[in-house]
Amino acid sequence: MPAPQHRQSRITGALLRWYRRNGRALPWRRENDQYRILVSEIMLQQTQVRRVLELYPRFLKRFPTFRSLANARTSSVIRAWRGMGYNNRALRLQQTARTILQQHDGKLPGTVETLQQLPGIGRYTAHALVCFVFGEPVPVVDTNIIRVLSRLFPRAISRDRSGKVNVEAVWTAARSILPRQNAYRWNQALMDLGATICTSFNPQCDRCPVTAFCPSAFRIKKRSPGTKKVEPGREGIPNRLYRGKVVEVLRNVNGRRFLSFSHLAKQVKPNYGERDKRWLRGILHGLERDGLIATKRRGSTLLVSLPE
DNA sequence: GACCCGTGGCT
DNA sequence: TAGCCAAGGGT
Repeated sequence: MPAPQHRQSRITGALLRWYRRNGRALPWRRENDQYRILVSEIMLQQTQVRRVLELYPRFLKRFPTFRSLANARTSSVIRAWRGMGYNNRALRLQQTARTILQQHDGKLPGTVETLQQLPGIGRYTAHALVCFVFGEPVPVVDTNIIRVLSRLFPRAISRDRSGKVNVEAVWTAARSILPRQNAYRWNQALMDLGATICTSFNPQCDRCPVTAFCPSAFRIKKRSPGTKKVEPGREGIPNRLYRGKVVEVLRNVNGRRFLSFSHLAKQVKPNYGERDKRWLRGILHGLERDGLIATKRRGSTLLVSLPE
């Protein structure tokens, strides 16, 4: 292992060189439009690049600006989000667009603190925007970078008894190693390495540009048993999948028409029965509370649709 | 801090 | 194949 004082610059140099030749050509890179970068960051939250590549252009064509998104019906935004998952993100993205127009003169705030007050923008996304939109040398820590840095710096980044990494230590390490002159490319390079080489399962250490500096190289243990968490659900299917199904069914209802509870129930759960009624009402109540659906009564029947 | 929030590909 | 995993955030 090289001398410690040279190790960091050797690592950054090697990874930046690798990125120059092997970085992925993603449409939101080299993008100047801050709205388009924001949309990409929201879409990429817990969502694989491949899926975003498919749906990103379609969404931008439908909503090309902050204003077009802010002025749109929420139902049309939810429809444009089809296939992305985590539909709450679509609601928060629209709300953020509205807040930016109403309170920030139509422009994205330039500080982590202010960005993080917008709905759907947390610590990671706020830092990502400050770096990727405004070009400032701030670190970024996402699931890829947690994995890469915890493998490169296992002594500085501790783990608890169950093997979970100390995320705060990752932020400190990321801030420490960040090359200020190449912050944008460095952060992108770290994420590309994590996504393509330093993967969670079966990492390709023989193709990694920083194996010589990595104490974990060729020593990644296969993940231990793991405790499968049991999600609340119905007949073994988690409730959130039913939530997604409800929204998907309503997407396919024409215009602003409502669907009756019984029609919806049969499409959401093929073997729907009277015993499921209370449960499904709970699902709908949760969706309405989140703002993902709207309901009204006509006589004794409940009518459901996407929100205005 | 634990739990919840979609979707689909991969091993 | 059943569980893991993916550019996180809100409550």
